[in-house]
Amino acid sequence: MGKEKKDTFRLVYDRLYAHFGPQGWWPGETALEMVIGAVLTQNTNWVNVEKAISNLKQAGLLTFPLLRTLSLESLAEYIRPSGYYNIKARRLKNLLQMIEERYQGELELLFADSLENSRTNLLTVKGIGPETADSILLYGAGQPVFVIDTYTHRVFSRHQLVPEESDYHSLQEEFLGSLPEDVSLFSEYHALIVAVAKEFCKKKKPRCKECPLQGVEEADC
DNA sequence: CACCAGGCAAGTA
DNA sequence: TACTTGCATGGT
Repeated sequence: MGKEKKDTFRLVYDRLYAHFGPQGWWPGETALEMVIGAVLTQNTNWVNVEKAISNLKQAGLLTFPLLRTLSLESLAEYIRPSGYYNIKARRLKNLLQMIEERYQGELELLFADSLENSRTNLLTVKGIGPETADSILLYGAGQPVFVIDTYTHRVFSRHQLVPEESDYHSLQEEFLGSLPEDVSLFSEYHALIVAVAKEFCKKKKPRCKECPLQGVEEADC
């Protein structure tokens, strides 16, 4: 890993931060809301996730024990606006069950566990894949992991900063090898990649001319 | 109208 | 192993 690549990954961050500013993902919410949001936002617009969480909040159901006693069907109805509500209700139940069994139903115990253990335990849950697990670890537990998503792959491969065929793990290794271990940096960076992808690096109609990453590594998107 | 959104698991060959 | 498909509401 050359010094130049490190500089490039840092340059991309600086450009994005200068253009978009801090994104403040998952600010000032409870740990439980953060974890629920991580599951509900799978392939889903955040606005719809907020509606689903709002439904649970207004019903006074945003506590661990209440969610555990809630029936699968009832939970599905509350989270309906977030889409895929049947499968996501099951996924939330699976996650709550793992936390019950391995962490006495205490999210803070999950967050306090080692990165190795907590990541492994999250990934054993059916419905929690690498992105959801890493989101919970970074934004919930404050662990220095870099969250990869489809946007990360699209933006960085289009700019030829990573190979097109890179998978989740290899992309994550690139970021971890190119940046200092800093939770705030990782948190903002991931959110900034989402921001630039949504505005300038769309799948159908990219706006490369106006993109703040224009000229990085001699490649347009 | 078509397309997309802060994925993941199961099915197929 | 390497693709493909199902899951589903709501915004642009």
